[in-house]
Formats: sequence, C-alpha cells, structure tokens
Amino acid sequence: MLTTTEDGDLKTTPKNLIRSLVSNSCETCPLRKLSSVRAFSEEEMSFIKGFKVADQELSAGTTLLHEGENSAFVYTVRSGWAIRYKLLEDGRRQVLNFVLPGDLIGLQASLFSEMEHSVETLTPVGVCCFPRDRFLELAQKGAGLAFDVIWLTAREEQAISEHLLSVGQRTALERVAYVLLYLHDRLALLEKVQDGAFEAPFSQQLLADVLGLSLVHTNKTLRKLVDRGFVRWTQGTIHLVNLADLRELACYPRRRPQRRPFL
Amino acid sequence: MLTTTEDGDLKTTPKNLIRSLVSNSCETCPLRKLSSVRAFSEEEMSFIKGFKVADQELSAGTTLLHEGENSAFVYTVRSGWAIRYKLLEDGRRQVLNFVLPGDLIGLQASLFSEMEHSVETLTPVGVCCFPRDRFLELAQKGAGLAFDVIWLTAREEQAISEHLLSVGQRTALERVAYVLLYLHDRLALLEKVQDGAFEAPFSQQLLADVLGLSLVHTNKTLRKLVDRGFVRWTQGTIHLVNLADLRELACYPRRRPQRRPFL
DNA sequence: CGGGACCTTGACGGAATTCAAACCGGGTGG
DNA sequence: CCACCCGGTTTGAATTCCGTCAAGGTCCCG
Repeated sequence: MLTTTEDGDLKTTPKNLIRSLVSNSCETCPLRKLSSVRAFSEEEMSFIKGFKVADQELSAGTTLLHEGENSAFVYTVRSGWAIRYKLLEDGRRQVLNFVLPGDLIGLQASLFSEMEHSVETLTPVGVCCFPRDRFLELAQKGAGLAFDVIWLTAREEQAISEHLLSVGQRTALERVAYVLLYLHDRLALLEKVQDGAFEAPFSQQLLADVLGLSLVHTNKTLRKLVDRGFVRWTQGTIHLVNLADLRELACYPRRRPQRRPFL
Repeated sequence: MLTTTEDGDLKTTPKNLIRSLVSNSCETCPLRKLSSVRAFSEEEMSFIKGFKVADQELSAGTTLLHEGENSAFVYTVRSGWAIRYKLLEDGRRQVLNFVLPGDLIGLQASLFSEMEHSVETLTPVGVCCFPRDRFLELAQKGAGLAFDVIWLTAREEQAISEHLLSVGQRTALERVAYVLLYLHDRLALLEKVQDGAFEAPFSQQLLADVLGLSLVHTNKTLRKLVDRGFVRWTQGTIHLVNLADLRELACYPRRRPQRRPFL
C-alpha cells in the first residue's frame, strides 16, 4: 500500500533538476572494471559512444519512467538506486525489482507502445541516455550488443521469476530473508558489499511493497530476524551476520554469479 | 503445494514417447496466419528452416526442461499447453506462466549455465527444436530475428511482472478473476476464444500454484465467481460471461494487443 | 518547539491455510 | 457387472497468519 502524500493522483514527475552533460566517456566508466561485466570490442565501444546522447544526474525521488506513458529514451544506469514498480488503481503498489548500476531500463517503451511499469529513483542516480529510434541500429551493428540486450532482459526476467516464487510461496520470514540475500548477492557483484554489510537506501514501507506484505508485518518479521541475530539494520546499512543460516532459512541457495558467457 | 505422487523426488522426465520428424515446413506453420505474428522475409524464413533441426510431439505431462539442468536446444511452441514453474526444496511450487503456441522456451539455458525454472506440458505439445550452439548466428543473420527474441523475452517479463503484481497485491477474488482474464486475452490473440469461452486443460491445484493460494481457497474463491454469474467452468472449458465487470473486479483493464511494431 | 516521516508495538479481526471428510466420474481388474 | 481405486472437486471446522487500527516513540528539520 502506497501512502499517498498528496491527495489523489501520484506525482507526475516534476522534472526535478536534471543536468544533461555528454561528458562522461564510456572507456572510463567504472562499470567496465567489474569482472561481472564483459569487455567491449573497440568497434562496439565506438558505436555505444556515438549512440549515447546524454548523461543525466537525477535527484532522489524522481519518476524517470511512468506506467502508461512512452519514452524517447532507453537508459542505462551508471550509479545509484531505483525501483521498478506497478500500481493498481486504488494505490496498491508492487515493487517488481531494484534497479542498480548496469541495468537497462525503458526497453518496454521501445518495443511496445508504452511502459507497463514505472521507474523511480531512491537515491541520486546517474543514467546514460540512448534514443529509442536508433535502438534498431544496435542489432544491425553486430550480434554482440544485441545479445547483451537479450542477456540483460533474460536476467531481469529471471530475477522477477524468483520474486514471484517468493511472494507466491515463501512465508513472511522466508521472504524477508530472501530479499536481503538477493540484495546482498546483487550488490556483491557490484563490489558494494563489505563483510556482509551494504547500504540500503529505502524505507520499510518500500520493503513491504517489494515483499507483498503490510508495513506492520514487515516490521515485525524483520524484528524477528534481528532478534535471532541474523541481521543488523542501522542508519541505512544492512548487515547480514550469518549468511549460511539465512540462506537455509530462506530456501535460497547461493547462485553462481552470472557473467556474459560468449562474445 | 505440489502433491508429490511418488515418494521424494519429482519425476525426472521418463522421456515419454518423443517422435522426431523434420517434416513440418515453416511456411505452412499455422502460427504464421495469425495477425499477431509478424511476417518473415524470405531470407529469414530460409535461415529459420536451416536452423531448425527437428519437430517434436511431446505427450502431456512431459518435463521438457528441468530446473538446474542444461539443454542443448531452444524450443518454439507450435501447439498445445505447458507451464513454466519453480520449486522450493520442500515441494512448494509456483507456476510462473502458461506456455502457449508462439512462445520461446529454453533461452535461459542458452544464455546462462543452467535453467532456473522447469517446463512441463499440460497437453500434447508440438515444438520446433533449435540447437543452442548455433543460436549466436541468429543475431548475426540480421537484426530482425534478434529483435524477435528481445521482443519475446521482454513480453514474457511483462507478463510475469503482472503476475507478481497480482500475487503480491490483489485479493484472492481479484487474483482468480485476473488470471482468467489473462488467459482469455492471450488465447484471443491465438484465435482460440469463442464467445468468451476457451479450453482450460488444467486442474484447480495447478491454478492454485499459479495464484499462490491453497487448493481449498482457490476452489472456494472460484465458486464465488461462479455463483455471482461471472464464470462457468465445466469439463475443461472456461466461459467468461461478463468480461467488463470481471475486468472491473480484477482491476485489470483491457490491454491493447501487442504486435511486433517494426521490421 | 512543533511537524513530519519513519519505526515500533499491542490488540483485534479477517483472510487464508490446514485438516478432514465426502463426493464424483473414469478406469481397472476381479 | 460390480467393487475398488485414483485424481480431482467440494464443503465444513479449526487454526494460523497476516492485515488493519491505534498509539507511542524517535529522529531530523524548519
């Protein structure tokens, strides 16, 4: 349930301060250093640099893409946190997934007539903007980049599938444990986990909308995990103390990290 | 909850009678006639025909792809019903989506090291088999086919997202109404709906695993819809009597049908 | 100092699961 | 042919889980 701050309709993107700058060069992109990201060929690199029309820095709380609307751009996330979510007419909200650096967003608007979900930033977010009408060229420019898109989309589908399993079948306790582990594993690939601890720039209300639980019950369930000594959560930082037992509890075994296998 | 008929582990594909025949020519594929399927160029058609290594007819109840295992093939469904599902260790099962003619399955095994979900047939199913190790060529052979894969994957992600919204936020009554409408709309694109009625070759237990509800509660909720005169369900046929009110009830407005927009 | 956003806890009621039993066809084998 | 079983459906009753309501607490910011 989304607590609508203002009466009635949700805020329609007040176009928070958006600075456009086409400065950041792709070669020095910090994402390229990660072992979970494949290397580009020179040809691909130059294509991407020509394809990109802008870098943007979005402030926290910006609705970047809006359900039901279209978008002239496809975005790639450089830094920061966001969520993808869907709403029911009466305001009930389901968060589909967290958006983190390396993710591709807005593809739906390019493929279909409109977005079927919204994207909102949780922190300041840096994105790279690519014009949707030139998106076609990407596939013509070589199989590698087209496969990157297929790969990213398939991986996203996989993540959402696991969430669906979670919301549909896991108990509240399992669900909370699962989502913390999920974040842990994703952030670990981005090298943002230190000793089981990572930043968590979101409220329990948001977590409740991820889990399909009420805020109150999310809080109480979280408390159980804290009391049992599995988790510490203080000032925006989550610390998973006992990963192995937590995985056991969540029925969520360690996945092998997924890297682009070919090309 | 999956009622395991035999003790312990799930049946490991007893390789039900599988007849291989590379006879069916793609030009006469009944799917090509549908307005929701885009036309192939001659070049694409000949590539696909060379790419396909076999047609198979699977009997009902066959586990085509198994979670955790790999697959040498990517499949395209010509006819019949199947489901994609995930299991928790203790047997709880979440059905992710129905698989219907025109769907692509097994992509995950091609992109990642193994499948993250299983696929099981509900009826006899006809599939076309494509070798995964030649899958790369598809993208090199032109942007059109690569985009078809991206498109199919994105559409699947979208469907699962809507299910996640449903399981996470909708009440039991809304959920049942939603899934019936979802099937109705998908089957309508395949021209398999007549006057609000369509074949439904699955049990209520399976429906429960789709909805994330128990069998008992699924039954009782379904009964409410029947009693209210929205739905009739007899001998494997579902009849939606009052689509408009049902959509209202489910918070599930009519979506515009999604066809490949370009190429 | 007051307001607001977020977290926390208790009490209560309602929704969904579980347990249990009965029913209904279809198939099988005596 | 009938008895039996089996998978699926239906219904009732008891229990548990989770949501809602309500109130108090903390922290930060104006």
